Amino acid sequence: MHGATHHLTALERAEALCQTRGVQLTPLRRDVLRLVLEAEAPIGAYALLDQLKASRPKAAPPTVYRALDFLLEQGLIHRLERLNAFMGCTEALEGHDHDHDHAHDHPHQFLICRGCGATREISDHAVEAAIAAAAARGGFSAPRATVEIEGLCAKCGAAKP
Amino acid sequence: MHGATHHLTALERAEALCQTRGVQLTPLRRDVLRLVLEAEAPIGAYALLDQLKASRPKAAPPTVYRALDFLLEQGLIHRLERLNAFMGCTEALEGHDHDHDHAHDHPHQFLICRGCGATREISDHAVEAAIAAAAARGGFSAPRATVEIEGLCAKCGAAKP
DNA sequence: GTGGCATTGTTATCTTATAACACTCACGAC
DNA sequence: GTCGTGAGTGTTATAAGATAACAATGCCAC
Ligand SMILES: [Zn+2]
Ligand SMILES: [Zn+2]
Ligand SMILES: [Zn+2]
Ligand SMILES: [Zn+2]
Repeated sequence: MHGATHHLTALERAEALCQTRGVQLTPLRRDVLRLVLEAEAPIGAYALLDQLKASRPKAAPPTVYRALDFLLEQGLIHRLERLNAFMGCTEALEGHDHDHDHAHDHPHQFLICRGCGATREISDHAVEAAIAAAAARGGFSAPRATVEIEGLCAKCGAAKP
Repeated sequence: MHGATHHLTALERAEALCQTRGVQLTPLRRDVLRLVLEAEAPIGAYALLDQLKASRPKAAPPTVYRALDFLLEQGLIHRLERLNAFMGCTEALEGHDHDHDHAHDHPHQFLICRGCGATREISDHAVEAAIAAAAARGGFSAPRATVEIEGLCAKCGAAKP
């Protein structure tokens, strides 16, 4: 299936990124990242832990949370606040030839389908600009925004109405 | 102090809104709403519970969560996903003469200061429009967005840089 | 080798949220 | 009257998400 090469590529990208930055994508962190990428939708820490235990019986909550913290710091994954779940960063791992330093913390938004749970990361400049303007108007500086848009994806929207 | 009349007014608005809708703002729900409004920043469910116990020793987690669920459904409060906390809805309770039906679920965004925790609700049409456009471009319909903008408020931005 | 430093293991605990069931009370049907 | 019925609340227990604290390992520099 195409997912395999897709994930391999993403993991290789992650590896390269970490080497460039002089940080270690250890086997544990790599495994957690792989599990996040293999999930079809954002996945919670304890679901990850369950799966991780298959190959690492010693895993405990701190095991997975520390790996997730690392991946978040490196911008390899994002956290979905509404879902208490995590997903891979499209920008960092499916690279559209962007500046890699940028991937550390780039403006992004999520489209979450309330029908099937499918979630997509986007990076909409108009949204980002409007938010920056609104923050400035409110006297806020150095804004970083959590934007999670919940609706029906094309597939679910066509099936239901 | 002016806070007292401010809160009284907000509670009276809530009362009127509930009567119009044929739902009950019971003493318990009213107490929880009052505590949310009295807090200077978004407040968590268990902090509310602690304060609620002062007047209602029998209160337990479901007590406060059920009241919060009601207040959320009626649009009298909002939930801040990043903080796991709640605050009063400026639009519904400090009424700018908007349509009251609108208050049930209106577009809104939050400005959260990472310095002092002060949080402000805004309703920025440009942000809302940009989000609606981005969602449509992604094939998503009926979008409702969680927008939480974290930065430094004017006070904290002036003190630190 | 010894002293840091990063990583992982291990145990315990904390915070946030919900499930499940019992009880009361108000209201209308009969 | 009394018998549902339903909304609201009380009560107990548990699920789900996250972190604190300390020990053990492995690696590299000196
Ligand atoms: Zn991303
Ligand atoms: Zn869908
Ligand atoms: Zn509001
Ligand atoms: Zn501030």
